[in-house]
Amino acid sequence: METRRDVFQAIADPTRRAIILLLAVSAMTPNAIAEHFNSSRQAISKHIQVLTECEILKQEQKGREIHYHLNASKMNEIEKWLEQFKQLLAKRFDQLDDVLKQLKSEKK
Amino acid sequence: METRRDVFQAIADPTRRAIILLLAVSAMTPNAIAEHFNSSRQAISKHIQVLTECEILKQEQKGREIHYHLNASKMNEIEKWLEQFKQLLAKRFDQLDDVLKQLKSEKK
DNA sequence: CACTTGCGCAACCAAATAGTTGCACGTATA
DNA sequence: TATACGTGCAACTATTTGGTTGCGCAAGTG
Repeated sequence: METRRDVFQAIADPTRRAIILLLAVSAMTPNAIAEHFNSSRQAISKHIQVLTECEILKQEQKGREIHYHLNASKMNEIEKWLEQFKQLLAKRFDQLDDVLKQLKSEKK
Repeated sequence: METRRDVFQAIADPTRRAIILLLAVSAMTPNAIAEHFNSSRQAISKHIQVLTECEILKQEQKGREIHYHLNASKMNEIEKWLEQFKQLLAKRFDQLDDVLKQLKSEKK
């Protein structure tokens, strides 16, 4: 539970993905979040902890309540990787394009 | 090892993400893939198995070799979720916008 | 036909994960 | 001040993970 976490591991769990979507709409207290799920308060609390550890969530103490809100910028890491993936893929098709062009010119 | 897998779990592991990027460039045999890592052939083989289970990879038998290649469309699921996330976020800002507008008009 | 090569698969293992229960400790409220 | 809330945190458990070793088997090669 205290290993090096990253965003990818964070979103691996469906409950955590749901929490992220929930907090994308508005900040919430742990109890408020937990109400949206069937799991116990503590189970949700653990997920929140995981998300906080990898800085997807930030706390804000308000009296005895703690409001968790999203650090949306962290999600860029996922997008960045996805972009990298798409670039490689595109490059592959470019190369395929080259090959096809070459075949065509050889045909002449 | 045989639970219901999804793309998000698949990309949670850094080695698997690397394999995906590798195969984005070109299809490969398990041995060829393994050569790019320090892990053993079997360890990589397991990762390949995971990726195949959630249909990110597809096999193609060629003689005694098996070529694994990407089913790039599976990656859309990630993008789809990310899109959903961004939409919720945008909506939130729209609402914030509304609030600001309202404040402005009340000021008048 | 022996022999090597490429691979999957089963059995094991240590570590991590998701969840549970129970408690501690400030912050509000009667 | 006594009590009820909101929450974190520690301990314990079952399950899953990522990895290792070793085997088997089909496809090629001498």
